[in-house]
Amino acid sequence: MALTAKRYTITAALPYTNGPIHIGHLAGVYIPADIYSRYLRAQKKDVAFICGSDEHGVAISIRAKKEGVSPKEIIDKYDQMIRTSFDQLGISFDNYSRTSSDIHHKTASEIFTKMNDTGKFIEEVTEQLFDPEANQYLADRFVTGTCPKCQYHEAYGDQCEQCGSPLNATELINPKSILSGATPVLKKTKHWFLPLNHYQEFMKEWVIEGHKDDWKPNVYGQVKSWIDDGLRPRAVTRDLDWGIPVPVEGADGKVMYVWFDAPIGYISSTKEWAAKKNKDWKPYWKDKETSLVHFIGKDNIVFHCIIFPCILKASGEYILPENVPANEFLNLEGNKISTSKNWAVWLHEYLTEFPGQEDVLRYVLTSNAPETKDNDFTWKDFQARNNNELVAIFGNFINRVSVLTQKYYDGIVPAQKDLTHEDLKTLNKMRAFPGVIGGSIERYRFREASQELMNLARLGNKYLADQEPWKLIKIDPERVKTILNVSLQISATLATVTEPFLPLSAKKLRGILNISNPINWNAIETSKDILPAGHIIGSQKLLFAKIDDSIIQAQLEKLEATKKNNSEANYELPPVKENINFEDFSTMDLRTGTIVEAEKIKKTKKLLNLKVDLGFEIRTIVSGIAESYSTEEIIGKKVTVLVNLAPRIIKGVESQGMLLMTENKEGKLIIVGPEDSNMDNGFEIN
RNA sequence: CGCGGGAUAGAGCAGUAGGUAGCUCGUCGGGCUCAUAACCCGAAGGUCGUAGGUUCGAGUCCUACUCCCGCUACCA
Repeated sequence: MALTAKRYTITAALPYTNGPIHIGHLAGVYIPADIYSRYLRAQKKDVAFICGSDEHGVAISIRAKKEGVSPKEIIDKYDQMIRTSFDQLGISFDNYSRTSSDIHHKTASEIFTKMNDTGKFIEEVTEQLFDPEANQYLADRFVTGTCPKCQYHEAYGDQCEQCGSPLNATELINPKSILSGATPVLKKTKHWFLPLNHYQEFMKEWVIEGHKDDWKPNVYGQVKSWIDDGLRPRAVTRDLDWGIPVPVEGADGKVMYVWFDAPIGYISSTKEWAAKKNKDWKPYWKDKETSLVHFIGKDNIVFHCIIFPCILKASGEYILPENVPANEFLNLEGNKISTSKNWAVWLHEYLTEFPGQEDVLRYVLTSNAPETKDNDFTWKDFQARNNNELVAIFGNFINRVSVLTQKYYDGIVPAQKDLTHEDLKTLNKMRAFPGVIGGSIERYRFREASQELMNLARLGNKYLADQEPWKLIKIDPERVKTILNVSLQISATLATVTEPFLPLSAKKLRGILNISNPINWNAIETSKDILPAGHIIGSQKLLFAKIDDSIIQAQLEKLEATKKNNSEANYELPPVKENINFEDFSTMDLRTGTIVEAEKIKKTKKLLNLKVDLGFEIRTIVSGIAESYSTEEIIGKKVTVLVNLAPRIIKGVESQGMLLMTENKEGKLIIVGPEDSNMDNGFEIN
């Protein structure tokens, strides 16, 4: 596990420029990648820490159309925002590029061309929906229509959100284009495909056999599942006007699929960096002695572990990733983080609301990182970790040492003399920490590493408590010199091992100790005097500040408020439908009923299997309301039932009717039933 | 029976070749007073999701099941 590679290329997933960065992105990708890169630099390794904005793809195109602006305006706005906030948080990219840059277009085109010329693609003509009014092909997401399975009238082309069935856009009844409202027509179009099936054996050897033990279980399991399933060809081009044009003659109006060009962005960004630094970029991607590591979130596993490696392999000469330490997801206060629902802690907002406390966020997100499973971020935990760990253990230890040194020795580091057994034991423990912490980082166990960091501060606190220099100063002042010397060595060690995790605090701590550069990570283990006697330390100040209840309360309120505002802002009443005549209405047979039994249908999110008493019989009705009503609370409710709706089998259960429901602003479904709870069952409603 | 990950003290997590269940926070009790009412010590608290199996012995291996999260959604 030793760091044997000649150089390291570290990539962090390219953030998609249709929204700002939130804590989920940070905990999942950017903070671990930054810690790793900073650690490698502390080890004096040759590191290229690479990232950039991902600016193509259909989502940006949709968003631009919706807001009536050009895609460029969107990407410029978020690219700027993301850059600034990363910088303020101390994410130490060697280069942050963007996929709209010339160098990226050029690089991606070159790779595409080379693969095309050497026969690495297959070409295929398929039929796709085309909008004759907007004069363009439609991605599945651009088409709405009636779901063929549940008749929901606003199903999207890729999936019906009512019944959850995955769909093909061509299956929709009465399809309509989102862009123009026109009815799309089928039209033939040619596309290029990457035949992943040709790489089946290569993937088996490389991952299943080669990385069984050193890749994380979640990553390995996911990849194995894809490979076992059999890899299939995947389209690398699309009919779209936003992206990198396909560099082949006669391919007008076609661009590279975003997943093809995005990972190549790592290479382009490396080139951009190398050009600025007057270096050669090639060894960072082509030399076998380079270790390539991709930091990503779990949704990106397939791209970084299968597709991109196949592209690298196919285009020849490139090295493959050494590891892909993907993290799981972070939730916020028990709910999924969601950009659209505004359920997030946004980095740019945090930075303005918690100035000078950048490292607190870094620490909390590291010590609670979703390394093995999804985790939850809560403001209460944030406060607790700051107040109980950073302030009480780490900051307080530094403050104790600094105050005592100023008070007893005017800030001059005293000499050690006649080390006791306890002194030696403590110093030995201290010297082991850089190795232990480094070992955790090298195994991508950042959470564990952050705890070891705290343990080093604990060691210091315990040493002080055991030695009690404030008592000895009256009896044995000579002995106190040694005690404080040892304590100062621990402080200096902390300044070094803290740097990858809390770079700004490490700098502040170096100020307190008056050392200009971090002490060499590996030298601590063997060096006798890290902070030599006679050295004058800097002025005393607090390393971390307590966070008050009121601040946490304000954040919680803000979260609730923005969530509410957002859901209300997005709410609009649908227009009244066309008139119908009385006969149309009277074909519907609506009856009163009572729910007598309810159970959740297994393996579904929303469905309840209900037994409804209609007076004349008890019917089975499947209803998608499990997210709004629990089985206990719904039993006994009076409901209105459409009883002559044709039966339909849903998830293996025949549903004989439909409950009338409405939905409030928060998205909760509400039963529409008779007001009088004594109303008998089976009576007609008209 | 789609696939993958997870389920261990009130909360968050370790448990790395099967051998007396650990860490942090929180709680309770004590000590100390240099320190941001911080620090140090001690205690309580777990039938390791459920049910079987292999074994002298299973949190750890096998089988079945349950629940949570992803794989699909302007999400890492």
